[in-house]
Amino acid sequence: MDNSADEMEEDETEWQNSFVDPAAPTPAAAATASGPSITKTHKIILHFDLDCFYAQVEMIRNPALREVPLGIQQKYIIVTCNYVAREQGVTKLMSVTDAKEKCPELVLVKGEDLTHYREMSYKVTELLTSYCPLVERLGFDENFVDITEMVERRLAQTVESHKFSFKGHVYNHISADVQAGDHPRLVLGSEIAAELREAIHSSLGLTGCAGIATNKLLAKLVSGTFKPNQQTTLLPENVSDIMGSLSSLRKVPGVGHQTAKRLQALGIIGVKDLQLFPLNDLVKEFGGPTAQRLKNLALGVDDSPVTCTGAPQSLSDEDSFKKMTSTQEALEKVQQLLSSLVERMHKDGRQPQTFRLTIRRYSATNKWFGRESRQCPIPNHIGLKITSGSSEDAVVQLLPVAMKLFHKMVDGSAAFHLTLINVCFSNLQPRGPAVSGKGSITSFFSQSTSPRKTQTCSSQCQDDSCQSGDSRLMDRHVGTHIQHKSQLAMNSTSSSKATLHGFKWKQSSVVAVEENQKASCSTAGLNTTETNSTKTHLLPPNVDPEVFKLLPEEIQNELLSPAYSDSLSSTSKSSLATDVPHIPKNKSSQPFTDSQNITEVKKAANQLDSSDTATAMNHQGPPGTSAVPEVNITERLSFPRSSDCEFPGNVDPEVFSELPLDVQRELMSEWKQQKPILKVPSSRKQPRSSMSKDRKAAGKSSQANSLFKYFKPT
DNA sequence: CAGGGTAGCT
DNA sequence: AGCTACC
Repeated sequence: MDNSADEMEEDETEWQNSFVDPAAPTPAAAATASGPSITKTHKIILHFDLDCFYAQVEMIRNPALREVPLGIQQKYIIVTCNYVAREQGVTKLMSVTDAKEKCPELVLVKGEDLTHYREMSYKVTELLTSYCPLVERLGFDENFVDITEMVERRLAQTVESHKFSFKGHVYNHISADVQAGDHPRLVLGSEIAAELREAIHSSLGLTGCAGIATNKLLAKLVSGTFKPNQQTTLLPENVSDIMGSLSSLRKVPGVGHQTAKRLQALGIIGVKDLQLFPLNDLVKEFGGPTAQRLKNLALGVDDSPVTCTGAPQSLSDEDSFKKMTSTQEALEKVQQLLSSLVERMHKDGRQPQTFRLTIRRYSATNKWFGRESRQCPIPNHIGLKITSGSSEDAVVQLLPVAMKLFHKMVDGSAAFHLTLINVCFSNLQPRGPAVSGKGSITSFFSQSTSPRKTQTCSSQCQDDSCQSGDSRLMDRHVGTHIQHKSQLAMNSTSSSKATLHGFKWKQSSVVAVEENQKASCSTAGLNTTETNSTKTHLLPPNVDPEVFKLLPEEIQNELLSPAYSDSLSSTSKSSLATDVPHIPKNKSSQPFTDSQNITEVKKAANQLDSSDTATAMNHQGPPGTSAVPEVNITERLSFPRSSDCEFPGNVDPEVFSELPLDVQRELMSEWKQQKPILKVPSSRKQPRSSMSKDRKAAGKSSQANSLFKYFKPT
């Protein structure tokens, strides 16, 4: 076993000749390579592709479905179907009507709720990860695994007399004609692939295909060559065969619609065209890196590493529909999407820092494509509601935030027609023990916490400990996997919902609630959220709103930026100190610095019609059409009347007013509870009663009043 | 493209 | 924030 290095050298020449790998070799098996100048990079990559994944999951849930033609339906299309249905001509992404026509017996199961698929998907990835740490997900049903190290270890243990033979198919070779001895690593790769497929089948009941090759591109391409439940190895000598077999450029992973079109414009139609196309000309159209990459892909060359996917970087929920034309419908849809998303987020355990709302508008031309989104930071107090499991509270507080974003894109006073709404949490921060020894599990997610770039997990483990301990033991044979299987079995039966797609990096169980964040939450909460132009009432006191409106947006944004208002507020504060003695010295008052008369809010909420509230009611009109000039808003925002009825600064009154009444009520009580941390001066000179009537006086608000404009509405 | 997700680059 | 890509 000591001579493994020698064997590798020989092997190296073989694969190295097979294609040009222009990129600098990765450190790969450098540790075991003995050649002085040649760094060995003979990677062995597996690609797993589960058979008709959604259909399999449904057939596991209801075994009776195994014997009937089954289609998984999302809206009006069959996203996938089992092989019984395929025999009758049903295909993926076929419309329901076409499918029923082909196969009247087709049994349909709704597949819009991805929960079960997602859970099963993560179990597969988790299982693979337990054997080999370098696993990259591609969608819900595919995984890449870099097994280079595992292969090298097995090779080192392989006895001289070992008889090499491939498991499964070998691309373009008939069965047993291959001199397997020439490709020991790929043989071992095929054995490992077979074991992993068997593990997936025995512990999860899923079948799938695998491709074994020397890079991701090739592994993926070859995995599909024998379709259900089989595996195929691609030898380096057959790379050009498989690339040449592709019917169009679009079949090359990495070449999408747009790229294909641009290539076509250059007269590049097939893979061979691209292989032969002068790189220089390609560079002119695509730029250096992309041009080289495209050419490489056409040649079957792909040096991209298998990157550990880890836990998802965002969670989203969406729904599409034929038409949505009122903000009422939108609000209800957003609420329902939020409910499930918040639940999922809670189970994940991490705390989202960013919320995004995206829409798709209908238009006769260009009906598809064209999504618009707006995002904003999530105030910490809401984030904590999510992680702590106060889901309803979280939804209630997120709803106005979402609607605010909605109205940044959709003018509620004009006609609109939406066909999709999506809600998304991102910038997911691990919560956990404040101090994490870098020792174990916690270090796993501490990496993702900081910068954000999942480590590339360069193929050869930099951290040998992670591999050696576990992998070596479970490396050898299926028998050693039994332990894992039972673990997984227990896992799947006992954990049901709580564990969900729990990786070790999931870390959700560790709940170290950091109460001290309250202080910092306030600072984080505010200023960040605003970039819109219509908020002249947010302006620093020394800026004329009329002038402001005329400024370029960049400048406007700068004026509104935290940095600017910070510096400004400190000066203002000192100058205002006498005027408004109760203003706190820090800006921590933010989330709740804005204030509003509670009776006004209540009245607006209830759409009362008393003359007293008539003016306030104007704000409920369609945004932008309000007959009430912004002074009114400013005015209201500038005069907190009563200490027990603060209106949080990040809430847009107009949005608030369109929320369901019960949500308004809930929000109000929330805010009251939060009130203790509000640092807004509670005692104004003016008794609140005068406020509602005397708008003009308020409108002429002094500098002191203007200060409140920092505590931005909307 | 459909559909309900994802991720990375710009 | 949008585009492109992947499933």
